[in-house]
Amino acid sequence: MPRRSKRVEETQIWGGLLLVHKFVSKELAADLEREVGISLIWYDTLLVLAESEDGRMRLQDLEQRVLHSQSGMTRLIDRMAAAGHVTREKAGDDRRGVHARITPEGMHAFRRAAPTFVNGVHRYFLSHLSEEEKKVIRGALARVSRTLLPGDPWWESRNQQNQADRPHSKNS
Amino acid sequence: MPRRSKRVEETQIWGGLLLVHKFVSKELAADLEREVGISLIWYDTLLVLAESEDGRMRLQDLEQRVLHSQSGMTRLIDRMAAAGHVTREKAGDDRRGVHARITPEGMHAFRRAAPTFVNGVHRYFLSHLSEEEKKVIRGALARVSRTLLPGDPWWESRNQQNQADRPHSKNS
DNA sequence: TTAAGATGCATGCACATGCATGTAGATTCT
DNA sequence: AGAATCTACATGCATGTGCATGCATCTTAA
Repeated sequence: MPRRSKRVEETQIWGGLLLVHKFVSKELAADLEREVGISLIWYDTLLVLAESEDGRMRLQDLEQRVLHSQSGMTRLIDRMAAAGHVTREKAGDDRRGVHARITPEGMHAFRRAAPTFVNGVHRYFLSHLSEEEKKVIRGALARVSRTLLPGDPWWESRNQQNQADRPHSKNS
Repeated sequence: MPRRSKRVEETQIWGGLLLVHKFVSKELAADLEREVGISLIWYDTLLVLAESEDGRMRLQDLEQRVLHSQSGMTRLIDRMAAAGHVTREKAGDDRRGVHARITPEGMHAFRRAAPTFVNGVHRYFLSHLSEEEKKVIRGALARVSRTLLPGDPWWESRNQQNQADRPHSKNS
C-alpha cells in the first residue's frame, strides 16, 4: 500500500475548496438568474458599485475588486450599460479613465438580488459550518488573501477604515 | 453607523473563498502552463485518469469528477486526444459509451506536472495555514461537499473504500 | 516645450463554455 | 417482438474570456 505523502494528501484540501466553490457558485448563479435575472458577476459588480462612496468607480478599480481581466471588465460594463444597470462616464481628472456609475435600475436590481445572494450563501455554505469553523476559516482565508494581494483583503477591512490609507502602491 | 447584520457580515467568508480560489487557481495555472504546458483542467483530468484502476474512464464519470459539463468534457477529451495525452475508445459493453484512456505521453505529462501542482498548492495556499486550521478546513469543506454531492466527496473517501458501495444513485 | 515611455481603456481574435438539439444505441412496457 | 422512452455522447450556436494590440492621454525627463 503506497501510502501517499502528507504533502500530496493535503492537496485534497484544495480539491475540497474547488468542489465547494464550483457547486455553491452554480447554485448561487442559478438562484440569481431565476429570481432576479442577473449573473453572479453582475451581482458582484453591482455590490461593489452600490457600496462605493458615490456609486461610481474607475474600471481599473473594479477590475481588481471583481477579479476580472481588463478587457473583460470593459465588456462587462458594456453589457451592464446596455441593460441599463450602469452608465459610462468619462473621468474628469484623467481623460483616459472611465467611471462606471450604478443607475437607479441597477440599485433596484441589486436590492432585489441581495437577499437571494445572502440566503444562498447561507443555505449552500455557511449553514453547514459551526461558529468556530466560521471563525477559523475566515481568519485563514484572510491570511492567505493577504499574501496574494498587496494589502488587506477588502472584505476584512470594512469595519476598520477604508482604503484611503494605502495611497497608490500597486506593487513594490 | 448602520451595523450590518451578522448574516450579511458572514457572506464575507464566501468572498474570501472566492478570492483565494481565483488567485491560487491563476498562479497554479500559470505554473503548470509555464513548466509543463498544460492547463489546470488538463492536469485534473490526467490526475483522475492516472489514478483510475485501468487508466481509463467513461466520459460520464469524468464529467462528475472534473466538474465539467457534458459537452465540455466531450471537447476537452477531443483536445487532449489531439495532443496525444489520451485516446478515445468505444466502450465494449455499452456501445454508446466512450472511454478516455491516458496514453504514455499523458502519464509522462502528468508525472512532470504533479510536483508543480503539489508545490503550488502548498506555496500559494497550504503553507499559510496551521495544522489546526488545515484540519478544521478539511473537515468543514468535506461536510459542505457532502451536502452538495450525493455521497461522500471523492477526496475524503480514498483511504476508506472506493465508490463501489453506492451503485448508481444519481439523484433522489 | 517636446519627445519617449507609461497608463487606461477598447477591440480583433482565437478559443472555451453551456445550452439546446441530434443521433445511435440501450431499456422498458405492452 | 416492436414502439416508446431513455441514455451517452457529438455538435451547432451564442456567448464569455484572456491575450495581444491599438489609440488616446498622461507623465517624465531633458
